[in-house]
Amino acid sequence: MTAIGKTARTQRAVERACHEGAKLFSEKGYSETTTRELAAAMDVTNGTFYYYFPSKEDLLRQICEDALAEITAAVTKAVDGAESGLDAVTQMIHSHVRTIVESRHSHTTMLTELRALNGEHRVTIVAARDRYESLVREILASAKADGSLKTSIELAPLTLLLLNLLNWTIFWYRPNMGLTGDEIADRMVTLFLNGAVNPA
Amino acid sequence: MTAIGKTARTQRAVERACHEGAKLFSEKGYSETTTRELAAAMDVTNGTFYYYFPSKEDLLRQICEDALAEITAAVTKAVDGAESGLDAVTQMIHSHVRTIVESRHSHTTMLTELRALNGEHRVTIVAARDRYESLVREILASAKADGSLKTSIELAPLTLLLLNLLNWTIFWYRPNMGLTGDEIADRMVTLFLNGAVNPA
DNA sequence: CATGTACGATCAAGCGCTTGGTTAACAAAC
DNA sequence: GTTTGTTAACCAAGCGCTTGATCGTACATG
Repeated sequence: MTAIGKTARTQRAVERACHEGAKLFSEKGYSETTTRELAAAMDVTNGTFYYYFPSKEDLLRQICEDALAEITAAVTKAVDGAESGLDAVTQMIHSHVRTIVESRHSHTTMLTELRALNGEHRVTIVAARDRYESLVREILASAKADGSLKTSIELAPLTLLLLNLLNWTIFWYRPNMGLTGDEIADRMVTLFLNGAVNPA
Repeated sequence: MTAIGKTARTQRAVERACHEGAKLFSEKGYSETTTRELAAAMDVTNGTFYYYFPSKEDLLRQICEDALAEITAAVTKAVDGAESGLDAVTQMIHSHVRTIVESRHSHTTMLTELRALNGEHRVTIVAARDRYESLVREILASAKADGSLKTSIELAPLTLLLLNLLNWTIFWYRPNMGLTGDEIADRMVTLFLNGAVNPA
């Protein structure tokens, strides 16, 4: 239990902590970020941070949990209305990329700072992440099953390679680089489905 | 100045520091690794580490520098004997993946802990990394120029997507997972060149 | 309407501990 | 006997987290 979710004010403070925390953690790293910096970004002193969170690590857990819930919900909804296996794959790629670039701080934190979590915290998040990756794998399995995708690349490596293609984006994407998440996703879909070789 | 590269013994100690440092940094993170842990892995005390390195950050710089020199040399050599643009792309993918999985600790460190470097150190490494990415871009540019690769994906995004596909591997590859670097690279080549769609 | 009070929220200060880095003295090695 | 290598002990700074006191506001009481 993350303490004291009573008043609306408290809820706003917790949200603010998650927002500023994700920003700092993704830019500087979890352990390079001090609770005093974090508190300063929230316009309070560091004692106040501990009024809302039992520990710095608990804030990290909260950020990771929220990020995984967000992307799981987004992709689940996106493939829900898909008309074919190939359509589902396309929708998944768009939904995944749109989510991680629009909430890039929290997703960068979740993807790169997970190892700072210990014990129960870590187990919980790793389990949620495994569940999300299973979702991706099942979408690819369906597309293979209906004959859309070739069988020459086995399911497990294919899933890993797709996640490679999608996730490394967090390291170079910037909001003002002149390419939206959907424009990036378009190119990923073309590449993932048809490859880069000139068909002519 | 990295001190005293005089004797063979000194050189061995420096190599040991790089080896153990890359292992610890890639597994626990740079700032979660203490100089005492590092020294213990070298079977000395932390004072001795400072006999060989002026600072902890300097060890990180050394590891990153070596990793970039290694992969740049490997890929340069691999594409040197290529007979076509397509062949060069294939050789590059194999060479890149083989290098990062065989020296995964140092390459993971270089790819994920770079932000811990400050000032001059950082500038130097970022420049070397940019040079390597230019090399990859030029290999793709040649393959586009000779008509091997389609033009519908622009050069810059295509380069980024290829690096996505290659680099995220560091997060899941383990030596005993039953898939060698070359086997992974084979699947990447298939996917990158021809895509995952069933041609039938 | 004024006033007492209870409570959520905040702060300044600081505690105990760890960190990167230093140093004086000493041991091997050539 | 000087150079090269190693150590134990140490330091200043910074860390996560705690604490006792205080502020501000909502509201019951007189």
